[in-house]
Amino acid sequence: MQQVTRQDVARLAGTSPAVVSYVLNNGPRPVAPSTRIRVQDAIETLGYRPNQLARALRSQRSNTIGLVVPDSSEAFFTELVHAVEQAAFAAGSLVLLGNSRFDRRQELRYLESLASMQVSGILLVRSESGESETEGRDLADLGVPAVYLNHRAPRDSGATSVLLANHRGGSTLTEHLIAHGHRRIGCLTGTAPSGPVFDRAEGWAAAMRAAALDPSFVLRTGLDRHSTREQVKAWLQGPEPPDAIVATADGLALDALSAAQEIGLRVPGDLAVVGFGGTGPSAHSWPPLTTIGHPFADFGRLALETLTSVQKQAQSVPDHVLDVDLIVRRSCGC
Amino acid sequence: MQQVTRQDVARLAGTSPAVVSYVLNNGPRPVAPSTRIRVQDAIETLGYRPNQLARALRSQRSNTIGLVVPDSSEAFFTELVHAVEQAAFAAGSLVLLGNSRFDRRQELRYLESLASMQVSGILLVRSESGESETEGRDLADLGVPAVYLNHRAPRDSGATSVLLANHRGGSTLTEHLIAHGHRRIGCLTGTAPSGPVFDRAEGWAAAMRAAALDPSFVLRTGLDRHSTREQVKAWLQGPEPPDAIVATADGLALDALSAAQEIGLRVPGDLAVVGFGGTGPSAHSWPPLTTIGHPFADFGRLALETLTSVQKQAQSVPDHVLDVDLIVRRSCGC
DNA sequence: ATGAAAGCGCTAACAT
DNA sequence: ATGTTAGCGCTTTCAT
Repeated sequence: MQQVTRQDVARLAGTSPAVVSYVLNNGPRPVAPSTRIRVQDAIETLGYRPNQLARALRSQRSNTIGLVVPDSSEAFFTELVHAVEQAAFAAGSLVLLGNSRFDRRQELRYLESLASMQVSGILLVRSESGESETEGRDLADLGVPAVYLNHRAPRDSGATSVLLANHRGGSTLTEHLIAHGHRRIGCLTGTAPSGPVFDRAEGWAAAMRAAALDPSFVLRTGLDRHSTREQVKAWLQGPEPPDAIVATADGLALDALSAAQEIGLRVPGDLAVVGFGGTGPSAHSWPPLTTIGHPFADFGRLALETLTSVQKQAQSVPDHVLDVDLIVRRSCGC
Repeated sequence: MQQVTRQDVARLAGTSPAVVSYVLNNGPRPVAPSTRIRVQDAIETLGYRPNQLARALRSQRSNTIGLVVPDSSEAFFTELVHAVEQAAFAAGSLVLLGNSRFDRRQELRYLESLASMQVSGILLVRSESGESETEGRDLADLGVPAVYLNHRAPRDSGATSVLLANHRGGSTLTEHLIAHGHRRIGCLTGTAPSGPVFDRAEGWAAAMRAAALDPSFVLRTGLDRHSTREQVKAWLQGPEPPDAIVATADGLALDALSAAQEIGLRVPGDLAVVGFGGTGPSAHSWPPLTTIGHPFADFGRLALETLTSVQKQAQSVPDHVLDVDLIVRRSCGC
């Protein structure tokens, strides 16, 4: 099954290969209407489809961007990926997705693969673990414009990032619970020493301090869901149980919710629980989760715009921080 | 920021560009050990990364396969995508993912994009809706080896598919509930007139008939989660409520679960609920869901192997059906 | 064992 | 308005 080339089209249309290009690209030079029609007919009858590899090789632009995330099956990343895809599609670009599986080596492998596929830019959501090691240099080495997503760019890298207002979100949630009359507001979080989840916890702590409440009332859990639930149960049945929980991610909140229900606690009656993320599952729990929603569509658009600026300008592009908003549902007691 | 080319490496290593290729590809011709080392050093110091576009253009193989699914954020597809990625990665291939969003036009657009990017093969999970329209021809037209996943290939297409034993799974679930003593076993399903979900419902019906139970005790719901729950509630509170529900997908089962709980029913005490899929969320509901698990890893591997056979052999490759297994948890009453 | 050279299918500058 | 031609960076067949 031979590939149909531009030559074949030209032959059938009785013209030169160049003209076929001009028709396909609407330029860079004009084509007589009659010729254009002959060419279009030839394309149609032959079922000609331009070889994008050749096109990209020649023109040095692939109209393809790379997106690397830790795990696109986690709700947050799922939505993020979708948003980027939509924005890219609208801009006529294709997205190549890579899952780093929270593994630095895998991440690097993908970055190199993408770079060698000549993507025109890379969007990277770094995994949160292994923060301060072989930082920054990686993206710069690639020789491809890149933007960090959901994570501050490494200090010395000069790279740009697009972020969400995590700190502000953490405070907002906490203030909402305080307004509900809660005082023993615990923070349920992972163990990351920095990054978005850390910022959320910081936001909680800031709001606690501002209300003269205890900013060290924290439960740090592992990554495994089963042990998380056991830890939460122990906390709730311990000597000083919280009367409200701010979880730094929806998944964590959902785990806390079911853990509480397993030991007979009513939510929000006995315990208020709020999450962070606003992705699908949070709306379908019982009770539905009060949480912080992310403007994913804006995020995707902004990520692409920022990448475009980075591509054009040699000098550094400023970071962007997108605002987040409180989604009030039932689990807070509203 | 100039791209480092094979020329540059050759110059630095004091050899010809061809030799650089021989080193990179371990062939097709031998290279003297000393030369090889000089070349590798040059590659290292220059940070040379072969241009995959040029390589693919020249060698007519891209080592890249396309995967099109309706929505990679749905748990089932998420796992499927992951499995394919793993299998592809193991085989040294890259996966280009496209989400058709259950839209036939979008699906076609992706298929054409992928074909024109010269992928070496395409794996397609068709959306279930709009079954019998412009069938089959699409994949054949592309001139790219392709395999249908999770869906029988259109009758006249001669294309190969890799499937799961959906019918068998539906029966297995139903037989399990019958063994629990249930008789009023309802089937909760979508509206698809064929495809995997339809096969599951058929499996349920077959098991019902085999036990001389009513094989028309079905609730068909829309796609929207809210209305699904309302319909389920109405069913459970109606004149002839089921005492067990076989849902044709985990998501549906989860909705039924929370709908039942909202109206005060205890699961599995008052009502047994079983799902189909065995993806993450089904394990983390309360009670955890008894369901049909899919051998995703095998599925991914088999999909890739099948694609490879299709690539080599001109004649038709037979379909594959993978077995599924019952995952017994709590929601059935076990 | 290695160098030179011919393309892969395309774009875009050079021609007319 | 259109034809001719020189590459993009690579693989691979000719040469030697």
